[in-house]
Amino acid sequence: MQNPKIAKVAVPGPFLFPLDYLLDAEQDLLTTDCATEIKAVVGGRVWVPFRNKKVIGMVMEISESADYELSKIKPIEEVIDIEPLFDATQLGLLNWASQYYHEPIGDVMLAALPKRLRAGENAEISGMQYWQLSAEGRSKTLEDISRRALKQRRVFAQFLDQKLKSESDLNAELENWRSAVKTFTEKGWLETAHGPCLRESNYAPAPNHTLNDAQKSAVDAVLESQQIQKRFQAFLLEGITGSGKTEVYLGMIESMLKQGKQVLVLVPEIGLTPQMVSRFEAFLQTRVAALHSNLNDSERHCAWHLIRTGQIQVLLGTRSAVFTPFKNLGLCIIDEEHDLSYKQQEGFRYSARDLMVQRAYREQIPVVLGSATPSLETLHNAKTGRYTHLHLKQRAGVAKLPSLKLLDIRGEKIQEGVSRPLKTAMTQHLQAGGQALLFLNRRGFSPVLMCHDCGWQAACPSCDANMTFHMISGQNADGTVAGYLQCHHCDEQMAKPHSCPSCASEEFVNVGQGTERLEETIKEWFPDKKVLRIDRDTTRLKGSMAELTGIAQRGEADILIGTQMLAKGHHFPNVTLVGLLDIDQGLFSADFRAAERMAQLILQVSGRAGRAEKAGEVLIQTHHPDHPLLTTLIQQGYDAFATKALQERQDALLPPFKYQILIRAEATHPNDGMLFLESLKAGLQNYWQQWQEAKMVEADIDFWGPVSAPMLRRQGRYRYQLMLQSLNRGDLHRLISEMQPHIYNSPLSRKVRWSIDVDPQEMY
DNA sequence: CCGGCTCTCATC
DNA sequence: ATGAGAGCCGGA
Repeated sequence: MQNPKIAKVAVPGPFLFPLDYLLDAEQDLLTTDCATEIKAVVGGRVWVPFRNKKVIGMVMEISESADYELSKIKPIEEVIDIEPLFDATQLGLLNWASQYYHEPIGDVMLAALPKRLRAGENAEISGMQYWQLSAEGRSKTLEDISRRALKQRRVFAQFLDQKLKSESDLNAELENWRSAVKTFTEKGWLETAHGPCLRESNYAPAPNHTLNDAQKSAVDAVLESQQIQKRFQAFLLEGITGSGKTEVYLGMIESMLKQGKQVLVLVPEIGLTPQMVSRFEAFLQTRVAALHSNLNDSERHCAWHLIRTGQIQVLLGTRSAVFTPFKNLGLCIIDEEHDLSYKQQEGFRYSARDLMVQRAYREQIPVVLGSATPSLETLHNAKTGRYTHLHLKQRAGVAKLPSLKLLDIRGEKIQEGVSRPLKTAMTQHLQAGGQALLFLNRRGFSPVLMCHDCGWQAACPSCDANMTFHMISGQNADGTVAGYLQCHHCDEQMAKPHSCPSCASEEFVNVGQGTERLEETIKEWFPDKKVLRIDRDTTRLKGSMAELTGIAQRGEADILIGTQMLAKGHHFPNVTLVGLLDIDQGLFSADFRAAERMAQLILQVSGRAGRAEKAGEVLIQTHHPDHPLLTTLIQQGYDAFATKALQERQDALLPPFKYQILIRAEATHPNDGMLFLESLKAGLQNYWQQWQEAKMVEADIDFWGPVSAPMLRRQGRYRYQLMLQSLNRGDLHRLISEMQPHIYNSPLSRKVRWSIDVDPQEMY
């Protein structure tokens, strides 16, 4: 008998390599008369027996030789895909990701598939569920609905165009539409219908656009590389806010479409994808597929399928879209490449940005990384010539750049976080008819609730952190603020204690400012102005973010107060003053990336101002007006700041000049994580020692720690970390690869939750 | 003396 | 991961 064929199948579980399964040659012989023998294909899914149950797996390879005892190898149970879902290049990327991030191959495979395909559903999808007007519904008008049923009227109005509506269509236009849709369905005005994935769609009219010279030469640079050389090249497109990066993307995409190629565009997770899709569709006059968190499973499946089969040419998606298989991919674009949401922070901790560059390299196509404030890693790649650096230095159209100024608040009597000069500036700008935006990256009323008599502070029972005091609006029982306590690290909530648990005093003070308190203060100061607070608490409901930013953009609010979420993406053309209240944490943090983040945030928030013809003013309150990084940023701009910050990184031998891998461990027992990491460190060092002796080389790997995480206890778990750092990425990976199987076998590893974080971005 | 419960271990 | 099997205490 000839050698049986072995399928190498990636299955979920702690396996760094695929497992062996028989391709079932026997059955092949028995059923030769059956012309349509179903064979597993490389890149397709199969059901395989695993222990005593059936699990899903991905065939990574078909081989003549087994890596496992032949008698123990079981046959594949059922073939799901007759055609591959992933081609060799894409499988290569998944394999690379598994090895680079030290993540089990089966888990990488699962992360690369939409949920429904993970569950074994057919890759082909004929369509999805929609709602539409029934015959009866078509005879109705808005007048047939009670004047008082506002929500019902608004929902019904959406259907008057007679078109099919999917869940995300309705999500994009309405909030809390489900109950109204249910009512209409029960009444028989609406009916559910099964419609195709690809619907005809009418786009907004194409904008009458012309690219300016800078934009045009950026487009040309990328297109030339693609047309002439047809190979991989990475570009950093650095363009200040308002310089028209999106037009540059669209210019490139337009040309790719003419060549019949597809384009993958990654965007951060900020809920702006639907708006961006409409903008892309209007410009390109073609359908654009989207993959983001607001879609349900069948909508995702549809988008995935349309891209894979080449029915749609452009995909706009968040992090996980980087894995989508394309029929004919020609260009990759990453917008806001410095954004942290590209790094998955749990489980399979990949960077979609880095994977995208790797993907483009493997596909031999260009990749464009766009940002107004590029990450130091990317800038370093540009400075060393690995990436081609393209600049957009001017705001497109008539928009002017805002002026940035530092406000020295040392010794300044600060009323509720806002200095006198800032208050004066607010008054002036409001009088001149502009809007003011105050940025404070701390939600809630106050970050600390303290006993006035003994100094006791309300702490979270499960974390090493204070509970944030949140106000209950409108209630003011006895002059004190009514509210509750909430931990921002584990979301645990509790009532404000009636009296101090330590000294029984009933008097508490709120220490520090959050956005709620700031809102109170500002309302008192400017009683005739409309104040709008935009943070996670005021935008909890679906659609409310769009509603609030709409109010702000239409000029129906005078003063905007916001956290981080206000800093990204939204344009407020009438905002002429931006005040940043508290950015000093960024200057002296234990995290070496804090200054970089602070600079990116300052410029992002500044970018909200003066986008129309009005020039904006940006005032930054600080206790450290002489801090070299801060003054460089303000006086000379981001590039000068970045050069300086990169120099500091080089002097301190930190990324991007050294490579890091962080091993985390956490457990409910206070010391288990520490013990685990200590024994792991001993093993790693021992192995490293032997390796150096055997190879007669001196290689450098630094071991930092193990130390407790910046916040030792979080959600009741004690957390520790061990940092490995090296000038040589290969050495670092080799060391981890060799040790990883031992970690799985270590008895301590079962008591702790551990993870390997390659190129860690955040310490927390 | 048996069931239950932690600990251990392999999974192709 | 995760569920099955091995090794150790209470019920009457």
